Amino acid sequence: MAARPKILIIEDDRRMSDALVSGIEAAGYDVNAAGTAEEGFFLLHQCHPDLLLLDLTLPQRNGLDILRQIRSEGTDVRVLILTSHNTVEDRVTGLRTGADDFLGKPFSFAELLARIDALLRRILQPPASTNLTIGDLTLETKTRTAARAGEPLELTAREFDLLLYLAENRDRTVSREMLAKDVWRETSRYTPIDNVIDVQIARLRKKIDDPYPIKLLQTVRGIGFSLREPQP
Amino acid sequence: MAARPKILIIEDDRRMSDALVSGIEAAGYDVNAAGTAEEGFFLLHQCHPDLLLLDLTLPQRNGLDILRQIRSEGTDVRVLILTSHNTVEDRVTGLRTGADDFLGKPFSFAELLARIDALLRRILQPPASTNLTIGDLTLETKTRTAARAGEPLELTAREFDLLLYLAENRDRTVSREMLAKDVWRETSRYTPIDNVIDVQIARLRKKIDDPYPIKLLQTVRGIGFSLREPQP
DNA sequence: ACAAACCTGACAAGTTTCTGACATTCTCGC
DNA sequence: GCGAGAATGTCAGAAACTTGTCAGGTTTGT
Repeated sequence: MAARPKILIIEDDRRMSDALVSGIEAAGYDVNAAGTAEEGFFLLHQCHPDLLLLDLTLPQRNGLDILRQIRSEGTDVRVLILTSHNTVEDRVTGLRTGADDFLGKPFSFAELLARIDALLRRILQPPASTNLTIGDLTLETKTRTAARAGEPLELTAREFDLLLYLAENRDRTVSREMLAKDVWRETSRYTPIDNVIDVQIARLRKKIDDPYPIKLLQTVRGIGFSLREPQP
Repeated sequence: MAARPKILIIEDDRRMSDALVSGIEAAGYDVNAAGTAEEGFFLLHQCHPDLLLLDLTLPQRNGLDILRQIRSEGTDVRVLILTSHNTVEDRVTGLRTGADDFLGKPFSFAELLARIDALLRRILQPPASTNLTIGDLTLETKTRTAARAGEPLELTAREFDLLLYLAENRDRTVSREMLAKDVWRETSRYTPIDNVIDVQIARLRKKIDDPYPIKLLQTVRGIGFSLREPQP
């Protein structure tokens, strides 16, 4: 699916259809148009488009019927409904019938394109692994693993949570209050005596910074801590 | 992802947040809520929700910034923006920044639910995967058989279900709660005393890992278990 | 130099996980 | 339905590990 995504338009108004085709083609898609439900089904099965732009107000057949049939066939093409019937009930019905999005006429062409792009984004780009990077330190939140310079780090649950929070706020300074509230989940905690946070920071440091020359976890005296790449 | 889809809400207005949580929970989703951007990020990476409901008008940080950071990290969670700024420009900007859908306040709750369902529809559907492979371990869902290094494994029904679930979530860490809910199908279960899961994991391990030098089923202390190829 | 802020090693308490033994439930063929 | 054998669940104790606490020591800014 690395090629240009294909879009099929089912719309009976010729003038509207032509405008859509040329506008969407200009945006870099491969566009086909059908003026009737029958032609639409034919093209749907012939071209296997990634997205279907469906006008609900076709003369012969109700657009929702078409949608129902598409879904009952198990075709999982994305469907964006275009229609002048645009009440909350219309939208809910359309979405419940199996549409992925719904745009009422008249619409802004920019918004239509934005919605098309949003629907096709996941097809265009392969899902990247979600991770955070600070210098040569990498976090994989999905597997809850961390590595520095390629070396996997053995972190406990608390240590990973702490590092994650710092990484999300990289280059910012996070206070003890923030850590107490968001990582330790304690509101009543954080009496000045309580230095759990410092101890845990020290333990984290021992694992992620001590064995390496460049220190990423810095303390901001009087404020808190900050995870950042030091500037030379 | 046979489990209930998880939804995270980032919304600072407590009243609105509570209403959303209970309403969406009633619709059968697993809901979490955050009141600040920091908390939101933390939960996002900790729980890996399938959908994020994002209020753009947070006090400290602009919601679009959050969205940008999420996307630049490569996190591919679906995002539905909720906001009272609802012009065409707002919608286009939101969608272009990486949102999947956009709903202006005030909204109809029925429409919100319909849009949530539409966004998550593809996740709910069975993955339809027939064979899974992790290292030299192979599973065939059709025949419910498993083999390691070509050697067929004699697994009981429970053991196969457990292994299948772990395989479907390969490289991810699955918690005991997830296993209790999705493999054992018990909601009331999982009292800390109850260690059926541990015992069953031990039995599975005895069959799939003990006879082989490379261990695939790893325990992530404090979190759960993970089926993955270990890195050298 | 002083006080406040911060770091660190040691320890204890608490928690989590593993394991073997046993109890119960289920699944067959008969 | 009955009983053997397998599958699954329960339990208790041990082992391993994590986390919080505390008592000093060190650093830092004024």
